[in-house]
Amino acid sequence: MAGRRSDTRERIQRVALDLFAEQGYQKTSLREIAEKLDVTKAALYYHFKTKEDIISSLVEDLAASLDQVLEWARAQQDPVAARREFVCRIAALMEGNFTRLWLFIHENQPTLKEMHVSNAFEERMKAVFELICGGERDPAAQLKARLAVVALVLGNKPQVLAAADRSEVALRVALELASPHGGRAEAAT
Amino acid sequence: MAGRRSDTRERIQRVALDLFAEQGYQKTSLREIAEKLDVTKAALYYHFKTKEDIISSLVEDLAASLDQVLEWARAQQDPVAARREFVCRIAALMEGNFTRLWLFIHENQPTLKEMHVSNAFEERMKAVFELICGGERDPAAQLKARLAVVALVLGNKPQVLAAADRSEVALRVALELASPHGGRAEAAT
DNA sequence: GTCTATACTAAGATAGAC
DNA sequence: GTCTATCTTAGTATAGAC
Repeated sequence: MAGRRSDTRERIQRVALDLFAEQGYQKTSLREIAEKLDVTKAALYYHFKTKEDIISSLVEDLAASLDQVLEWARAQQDPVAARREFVCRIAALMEGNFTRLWLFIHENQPTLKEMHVSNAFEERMKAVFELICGGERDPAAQLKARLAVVALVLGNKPQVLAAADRSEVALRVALELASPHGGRAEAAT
Repeated sequence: MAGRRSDTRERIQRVALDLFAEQGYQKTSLREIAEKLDVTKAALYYHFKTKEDIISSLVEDLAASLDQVLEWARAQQDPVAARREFVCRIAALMEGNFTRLWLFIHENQPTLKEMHVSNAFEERMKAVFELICGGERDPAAQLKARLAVVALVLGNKPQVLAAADRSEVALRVALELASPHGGRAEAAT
């Protein structure tokens, strides 16, 4: 088959995310990834120092995209007015190639926790939560900000939302949770 | 040290959950558990057939408790009226010994997915979601039902909610998400 | 019934040849 | 840039002591 090639790194990333999303990070062995690419385990180690490095590289890509949205949000004059659009941009980041990665991150937090890139990503997510709840100190608002992101992640999962327009439904729910008076209908003691 | 004893099974469960919650399921080796209990790996295999069996047994305990709440809910004449109390009872299940287990289940779904007990537990959770959203077919309501449970799980996590009264805050948010008109303030297109 | 000693397979990881 | 060979440790399994 094709001898030495130079796109192996990208191919590893793609195949690895396929397998990780499909059968879990731990259940996926490097041998499996290597076989699917028709190379040996050792070849993987040329491109990535460790197994965790493979997924680290993916998370880094997402973090870079997150930074762009974060940068945009910080440049807005009126943060409160921009909140809604901010949530929409986060939602847009969940569609396309990043969908499975978001879900993977959400469902494998303990795995990521031990990784170098984890702290950097967690920092960004904290910034996201802060922006969504507009820096409110109300604990309920902070919790809702996190739930807004969870809504977007879960909403994009077919097993959770069967509807074809699930991403729109998810966005609607996320926006409700993010709005200053979001879901304050009753039970206010 | 103490020779043959008969509470080893419970001690394994306790220590294992300690370590799993602390450093993740995969990062925790049986050798580690065994050393902490001052026995050999093989001793663990007398009490549990596999590593997964250890956590399966814990999930089964929780499932049994869930069944009680589910049974109570189904016995109610007016399911709609009982919804609020139902959520409170689920919340009560998250305090005490089960707190870490809930969080573990929430954060290690891919790990659990491959386990025998997983299906049984998932079934129960589906029933819980159904009861919370009152069988509504509105996708948004179904998503919110799931988010209500997530609110309870995340709300009990100190890293998420620093407030001392976090379980109350979490319950309040969960009740909002579970209420029929929960969080329907705007953005209804 | 409870546990230890021992061994097997497969995984992640490394060194060095080509 | 990739392979072969090798190492360490993990999960697993069994035989047998007490």
